[in-house]
Amino acid sequence: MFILKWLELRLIIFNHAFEMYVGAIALIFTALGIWLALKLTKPKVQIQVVEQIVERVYQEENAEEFRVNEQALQELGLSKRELEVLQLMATGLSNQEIAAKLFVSLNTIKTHTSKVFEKLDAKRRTQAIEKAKRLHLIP
Amino acid sequence: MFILKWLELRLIIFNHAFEMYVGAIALIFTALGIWLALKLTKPKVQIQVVEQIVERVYQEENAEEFRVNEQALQELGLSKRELEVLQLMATGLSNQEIAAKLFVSLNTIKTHTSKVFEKLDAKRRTQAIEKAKRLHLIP
DNA sequence: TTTTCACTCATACTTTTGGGTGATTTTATC
DNA sequence: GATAAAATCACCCAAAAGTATGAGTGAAAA
Repeated sequence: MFILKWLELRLIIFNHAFEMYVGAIALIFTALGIWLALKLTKPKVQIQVVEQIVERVYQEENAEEFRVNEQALQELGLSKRELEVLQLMATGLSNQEIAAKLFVSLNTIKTHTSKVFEKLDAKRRTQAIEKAKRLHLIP
Repeated sequence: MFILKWLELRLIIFNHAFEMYVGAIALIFTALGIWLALKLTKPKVQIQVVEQIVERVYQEENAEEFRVNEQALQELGLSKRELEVLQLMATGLSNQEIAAKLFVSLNTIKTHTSKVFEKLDAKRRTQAIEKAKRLHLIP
């Protein structure tokens, strides 16, 4: 049966030799057309701007020098001493440790912190630190 | 002469009818191939990357999405909940407020904070926050 | 000269934070 | 199903933080 079918196919090809020829031509030239199109078209150049953030390693953050926001400082009316206490507070020191560092009494530091909280509208030191960082009063 | 030439051309066409036919087929299918190729292939795009260094102003710092330092997190053995408490702590919330926010008791938050301090080797919340920022555990 | 203000300090009191300990329940993992 | 880690909660105690109030001093501004 397979052979018979094969012979039948051969017969069809033979009887339709012209159509087969034209078909082959059509196929070949379609392929040629496709090839031509792919080869000869210019690639469309598309400029794509890629914002590339400069690689920043953790440690480099500190390399970037810090400038206090003088304006915010003025507006809040924070004194030099108060800012100093605020900065030390942000480093994680206790009131006692700050007092020792600045050679003043614990009560003095408490007064300063109280004023800082008042001016920054904060209830706690952690909140004060957070707000101060936002306002770029401390690094 | 023009008419004679024209008659001559007609004769050529007539005598070579088969070749003309095949040529026409070839032309048509070449065009088809070209059309197919152009229509069905993605436009070739040549991407030209233009590096643009992004200037960073104060406010933009927050725009830069923050990635936690997973490695440090692992090394310290901070749990998910502990990190969560740490983050809220850094926003300036009190233990009571954190407890309310997470729908747990104050005592639970205290245990979490204690563990955080232990793992971060901190004595106070302010110190813990400072260290966590350094290690890029919190923004 | 007076006034203002930053800085200092103190006392008394309340609230929050943090340490220590122990226990139960969930959740994930083998 | 056993085990371990995480999460939950409680109680007690001490330390630190924060509030309120008052007051003294010195320097600069009005």
